Amino acid sequence: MIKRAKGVTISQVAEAAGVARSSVSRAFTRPDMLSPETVERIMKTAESLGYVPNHTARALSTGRHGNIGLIVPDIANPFFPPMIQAAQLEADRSDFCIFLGNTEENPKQEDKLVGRFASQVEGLVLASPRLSDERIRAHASQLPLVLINRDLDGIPRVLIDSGSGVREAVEHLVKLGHSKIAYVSGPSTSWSNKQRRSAMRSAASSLGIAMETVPAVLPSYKSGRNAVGAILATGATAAVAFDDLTAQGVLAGLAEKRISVPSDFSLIGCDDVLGAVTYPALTSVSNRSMEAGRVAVSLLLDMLQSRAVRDVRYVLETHLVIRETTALQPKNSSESFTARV
Amino acid sequence: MIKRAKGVTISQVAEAAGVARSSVSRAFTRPDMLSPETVERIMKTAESLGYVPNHTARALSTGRHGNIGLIVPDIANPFFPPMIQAAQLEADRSDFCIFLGNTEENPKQEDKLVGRFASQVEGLVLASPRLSDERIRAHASQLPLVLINRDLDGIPRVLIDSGSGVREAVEHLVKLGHSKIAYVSGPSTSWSNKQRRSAMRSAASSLGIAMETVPAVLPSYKSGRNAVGAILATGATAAVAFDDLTAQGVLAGLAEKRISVPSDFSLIGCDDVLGAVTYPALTSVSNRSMEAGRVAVSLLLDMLQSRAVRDVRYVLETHLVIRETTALQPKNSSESFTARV
DNA sequence: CTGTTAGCGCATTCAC
DNA sequence: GTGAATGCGCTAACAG
Repeated sequence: MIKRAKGVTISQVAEAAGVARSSVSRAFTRPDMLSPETVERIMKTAESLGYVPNHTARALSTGRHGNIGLIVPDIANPFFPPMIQAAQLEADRSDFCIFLGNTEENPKQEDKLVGRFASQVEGLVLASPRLSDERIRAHASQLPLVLINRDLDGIPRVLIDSGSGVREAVEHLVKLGHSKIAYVSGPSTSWSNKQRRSAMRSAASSLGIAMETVPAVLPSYKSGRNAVGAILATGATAAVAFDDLTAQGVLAGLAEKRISVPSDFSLIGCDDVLGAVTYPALTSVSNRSMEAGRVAVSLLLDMLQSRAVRDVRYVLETHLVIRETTALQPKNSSESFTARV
Repeated sequence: MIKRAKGVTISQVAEAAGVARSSVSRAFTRPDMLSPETVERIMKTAESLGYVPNHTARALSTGRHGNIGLIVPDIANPFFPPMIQAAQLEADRSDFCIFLGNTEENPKQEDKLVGRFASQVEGLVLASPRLSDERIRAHASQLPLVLINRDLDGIPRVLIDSGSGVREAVEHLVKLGHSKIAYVSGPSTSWSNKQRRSAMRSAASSLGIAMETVPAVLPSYKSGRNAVGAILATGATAAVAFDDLTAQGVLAGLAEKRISVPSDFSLIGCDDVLGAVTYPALTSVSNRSMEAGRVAVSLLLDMLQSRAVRDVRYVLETHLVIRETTALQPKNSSESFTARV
């Protein structure tokens, strides 16, 4: 049983220093309003008493607690940690603390977290939210909100334009001779997913090749692995997956079916979070998650300062990073796949 | 410029429902003290007004704000996200929110974060702290603290015993015929590092083989890659790295020097966070980071409830996961390495 | 420059 | 069961 010192209050310091409580308060928040001597005297007695301003009380009276919330769908997805880290760093620069929320890809959980955070943060960053537009707007009307990878008019947002990278991916595949490609999709409520799918569709059609979509439900290794049968059934000779995790699953599923990558089948991921650690090293579309995290927090802090929302739409471009999972299309190989499946 | 509804207060609900403020308060905290009808009436008007209890105000008056802090050295290190996720989940079960802090492996930053969190959390979990024993004890005397991977008497701690797994690793290498092995170490302030190093030392000596330590400073890909020269210089034919990230760097460094794994050199990681995604798939010591996160939070919540600290020391065992980076030692190969270096 | 006063929103004694 | 009053620790007018 350890004795724990109950916090020293502003009143005790005031009495000990022989000044009014407000002076103590000022000494800490607006020293310029006091004479240097009193400030010093107060600070000295404060220190000797071990006084530490109570954050909660201050928050109650000012309405500002110096906290912001960051909500992500899946912290275990390697796409997010760098973003969280960058957000953290940016918040720290302005002495803000970060509440982290993990929704497990579940909109209900997300809604609940937003509600719980609402009364203790000054603003919120929603990364890749799975919430409906309506819910997001509802929350945005309650407190300052910045979105990452969700494009809603009137709500500040930073968007990672994977479209540009996906287009490069399709061009790359076409150059390699592929004429039918598949897109292994992600969560239906994901803005990034829609963006990637439509970028693929338009790139494919403008380049005159066929493209089909195969669902993978969740962005995960397992989903990717499960999708392999459906991918091959389309007769495609190459695929772009919603993200690297899914791609990694597809890679494993293909290996399991003795289809070698890239000689028999070409595969491209998105987000480039696996680096060169898969085998073969995964060709992928770069991500800008760190910048996204940093910019989102910076935008939010701006809003908090100016008490106004400008309709910011910050777009980050991406590019294809070519590694070893893409190669020339083998002639007439698709039939043999379907035979084997 | 969006109009933002200033939070609905308890008074407004009270007025609208025609009751006293205290009744509204009770309806939310002790419904059993009110007649079921009044509770229902209050709840209904509260909902219609969109009333949400103000966390901050409640905290000020009760002294409990339902937040706990979690501080980790590097969120981008894949060892931590699963731990954070588990901690989050456990906290959520008791309606606690989590403040996340990232120290960038920097003790100063860690100290600063603890200070900043202190006044707004009920307790803290310090994961793999890089702080000195003294600083940790100082903080522990200020607020409830639970440690992960740091063994300090009197402070509740959950320890992942990688020693058991490392011993298995050494035995495995000995069985494969290796007679000289290297340990690629991690941060000097890391308890896990000390534990792993001493486990290696004792296992090596009891099995009668030679062992040398090579420093890698930080647990990272780069550190591992830079350490390769020193590793080979020891003449070892196998190495155990502080963690998988470091091991992955070593793997790359070896490939660069045209030393093939596992035929020329055997390598084992720790924490098993890379799964089978490296090539060759990394043999590694399992981690129990999820359990650690869950248990740590659970312990902390217990402390908060009982207002007492028991001297808990919760140990989680680990095991070797054999994959493809370990093989029989090639005879007389160490000389050729040093020649090539 | 500094002291006085009045809340911030809620929980919690007390009475009734 | 329910209402009225008091205080949590601090900041922010308003005086002087």
